[in-house]
Amino acid sequence: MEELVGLAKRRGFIFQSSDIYGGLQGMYDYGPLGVELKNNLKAAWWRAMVYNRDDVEGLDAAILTNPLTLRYSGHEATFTDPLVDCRACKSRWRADHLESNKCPNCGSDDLTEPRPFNLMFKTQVGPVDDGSSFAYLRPETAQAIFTNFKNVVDSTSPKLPFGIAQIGKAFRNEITPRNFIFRVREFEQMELEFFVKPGEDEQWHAKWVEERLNWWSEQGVDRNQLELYHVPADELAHYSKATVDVMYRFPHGLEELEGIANRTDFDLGSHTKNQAEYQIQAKVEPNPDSNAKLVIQDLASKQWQVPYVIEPSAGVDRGVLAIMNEAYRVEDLGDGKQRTVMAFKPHLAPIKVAVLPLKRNHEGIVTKAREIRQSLQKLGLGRILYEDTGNIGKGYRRHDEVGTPLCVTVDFQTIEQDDTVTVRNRDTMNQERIPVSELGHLVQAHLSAEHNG
RNA sequence: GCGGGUGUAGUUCAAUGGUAGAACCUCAGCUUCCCAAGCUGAUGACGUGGGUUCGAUUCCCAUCACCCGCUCCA
Repeated sequence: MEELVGLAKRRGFIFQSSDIYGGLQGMYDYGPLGVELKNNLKAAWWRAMVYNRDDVEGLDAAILTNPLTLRYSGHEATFTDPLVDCRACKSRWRADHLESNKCPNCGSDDLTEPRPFNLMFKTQVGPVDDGSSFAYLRPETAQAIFTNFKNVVDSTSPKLPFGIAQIGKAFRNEITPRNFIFRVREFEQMELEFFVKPGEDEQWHAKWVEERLNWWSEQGVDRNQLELYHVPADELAHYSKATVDVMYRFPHGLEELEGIANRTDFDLGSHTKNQAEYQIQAKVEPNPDSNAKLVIQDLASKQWQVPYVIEPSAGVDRGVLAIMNEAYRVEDLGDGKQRTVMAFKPHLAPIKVAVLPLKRNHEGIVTKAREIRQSLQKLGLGRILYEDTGNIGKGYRRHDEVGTPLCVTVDFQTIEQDDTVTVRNRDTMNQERIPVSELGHLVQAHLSAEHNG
């Protein structure tokens, strides 16, 4: 982990947030390469979830959330005050109200550890901070999908099963942010809420677990480093009937990368009006505040029903960490030499191609190299970089370390003889001499064909 | 939040109660330069605040951040 953190900082992937003022616990910033990697990962998810399917729509909702949303979602109840349970008399107390380690009711000192409190960030809405109007920063992106359910249904007329996908920031006041970008207080989620007919939920749940495992493999995460964890009943979140976690062997241990939950009809059932009119299975609080029916009509039976929902919910930052960890390797090249390589799948690589002039101070070579960079950039494949640091070998090593799949070198032969360049492959270290006229095709093929998740 | 540990250039190390050295990295220049080459030169650090002291990077206190354990989840 330390090597990864060092490389992330040195090469501009990830920095401590507010670094020059001593940092801010649980916050990290993505640097020039990190933002490319993260954007590429999110784009890959969006392609898989939205573009490559015809049953999912996208959404990008506000982060600040009406407290009612988080009351009916159950978050206000489970994400606030510190709670301590007395094992002796089963009473429950606010930890900050206890004056000693003893239960005020029975005097026993057999108390549980305090449970998390104030996990939700709060801020005032409007310029006057008199407490009259506040909002939460969403603790998960999911809720806005539920509160937009009717909007999306009315505007796109989907039939079950269908999904709504969203990528965005979420915020939790974690007690202990830890392990680099693994557990942080401001993080990004990629969530799909997939709505299905009641009764079909379990098979869809199993199907999504499989889909998500495959997707992570396509991003370059070794299947052997992934494990499924079926969350036991007594550990399930308040909304879940069943949850399967995709666990990844992070540097600090086997931990959750993504959770795939069967949220039943809890969420739509909690947020819908006229709850009594529907056969809601989950235990929901009465909701006199909602002004929308979050239901869909079954075409066969003409019945209006609250769909069940399967939720694959992945952590973007955790994904970045997993992918960096998977890609990281130090290779021994013999004679005591070694190189560090980030073997990203090309579609995730922050820089797609580096163009290097063999001599940085030769006008003809430099001009040609810049021209080639520009023409490759226009292919729209991602970031193409002109690189003239040090000598050619240094350039290669540097780009190995940031995972650039291809380096193109312009030399005297290019400008004086046959207009060919050397293309050097990150993984094989092989070099191939090809005409500049064929460069675009070759680059395009290498970056898309077998690799594009 | 509790308990334990750590904090000197980007990195790895060093030294010191009297205003910090090196290597690698980085940057600039030279070299017809294809896998971290060579030569010349340059930038760059005592986490922050307070106390003790003539003087603090060094001693003390606080704070911030990071690491390990409890805990937690995307």
